[in-house]
Amino acid sequence: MQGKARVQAMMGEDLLFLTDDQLRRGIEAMFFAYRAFTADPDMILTDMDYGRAHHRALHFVNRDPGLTVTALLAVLGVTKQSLNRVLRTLIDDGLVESRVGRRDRRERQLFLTPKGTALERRLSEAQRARMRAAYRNAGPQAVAGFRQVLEAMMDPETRAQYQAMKDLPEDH
Amino acid sequence: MQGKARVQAMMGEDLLFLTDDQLRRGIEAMFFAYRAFTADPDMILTDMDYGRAHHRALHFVNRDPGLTVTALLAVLGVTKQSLNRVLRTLIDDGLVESRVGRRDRRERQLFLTPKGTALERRLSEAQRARMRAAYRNAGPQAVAGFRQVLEAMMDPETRAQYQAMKDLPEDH
DNA sequence: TTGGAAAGTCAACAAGGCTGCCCTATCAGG
DNA sequence: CCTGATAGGGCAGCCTTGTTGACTTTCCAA
Repeated sequence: MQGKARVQAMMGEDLLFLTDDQLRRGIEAMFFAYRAFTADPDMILTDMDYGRAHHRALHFVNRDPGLTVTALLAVLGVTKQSLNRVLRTLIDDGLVESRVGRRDRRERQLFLTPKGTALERRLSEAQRARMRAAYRNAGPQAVAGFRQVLEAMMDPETRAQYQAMKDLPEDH
Repeated sequence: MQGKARVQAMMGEDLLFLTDDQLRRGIEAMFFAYRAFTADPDMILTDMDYGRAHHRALHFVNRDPGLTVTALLAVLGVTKQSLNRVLRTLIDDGLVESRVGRRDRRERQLFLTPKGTALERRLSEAQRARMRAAYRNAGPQAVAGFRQVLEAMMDPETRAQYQAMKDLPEDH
C-alpha cells in the first residue's frame, strides 16, 4: 500500500475522497459520462430532425401516460414556450396525442401514439443498452453507489419528484 | 425482507438491477442529477453573460495550463468554430491568455490570467460544494461505485483520455 | 357570473452547437 | 528552397432549444 491509497486509509472513511482533486475527478467523470449517455439517442434523433428535447418529452409521456402539460413542464424544468414548440412538432407528426383533460377540461393530457411508442422504444433502448453495459461492467454494488450519489446530488424538490416517480403509473 | 429486495436477493447478483425498469431509473437519475450538477455554476455564469461552454473551457485550461487549442478541442468534443467563439470572448475579457507555442509556433498555448483563475475557482467551488455534499451524504463506498459506473459509461476513447488526465499536469 | 388558473400563441432574442469556405503562419520533407 | 500539411482564426449562415413578455381562449369554482 502506497501513495494515495495509504493516505486515504490514514485519513479514515469520513474525509475520504473529499479532496479538491477527488471532487474534480468526479466533476469530469460526470461531464464525460453525460456526453456519452446522450450520444446514442442523439444520433438517432438528428437523423429524423428531432432533438434531445423531443426525446425527453417522449420519455416522460411514455412513463406516465395521461400526464398534463403543466406536469410535464414541472418535470422537465423548462418554460412553457420551450416545451410547446417541441410538443407541437410531436403532435403534428402523430407521435403524441393531446386529449382534453378528463377531470378538468382546460388541461391537456398527453399520450403516445403507437408511432410515438415505437420511437420512444428505439431511443430508450439505445440508451438502456449503454446503461446496461455500464452496470454489468461495474457490478451491482457500484450501481447502488452510483444511484445514491446521483440522488444526493439532486435539488431536494427534484429528489422528491424523482422518488415519487417510482410509484407510477398513477391513475389519470 | 420483502418486495423488491427479496426478489433481488433471489435473482442473485449477476442479473441484479438489469431490468428495464431499473435501467430507466438510472437514466432518469442521470438526467435530474446532471441538471442539478450544472445549476450552480450556470447561475453565476448567466450573471456575467457567460455560458456553460465558457465554464468548460476555463476548467480544462485551468487543469492543464499551456494546452493547445487543438488539445482543448479534442477534450471538449466540439468544433473549432464553436470553441473559438467562446475562447475569443474569454481572451478579449482578459480571462485567458493565448501565447504562441513553444515547440511549434503555429500552436497557441492557453493559460488562465489571475482574473480567469479567480472565476474558475468561483465556478468550480460552487460545483465542488454540491459534489462534496453528495459524496459526504452517500459515503465513500457509494462514491467508488459512482465513479466506476460513470467510467464504464464513457466511450472507450473518452475513457482513455479521462484516465490519462489523472497524471496531469504535464510539462508543456 | 365573474375571477383566475391552465393552456396555447406570437414575437423577439441569445447561447452554443453545426457546416463550408477562405486565409495566414508555420513546420517538415523532399 | 519549395511544397504540402497542419494550427489557428475569421466569416457567413444554419439549427435547436432555451429565455421573456404580452395576449387570448377555455373553462372551473366560488
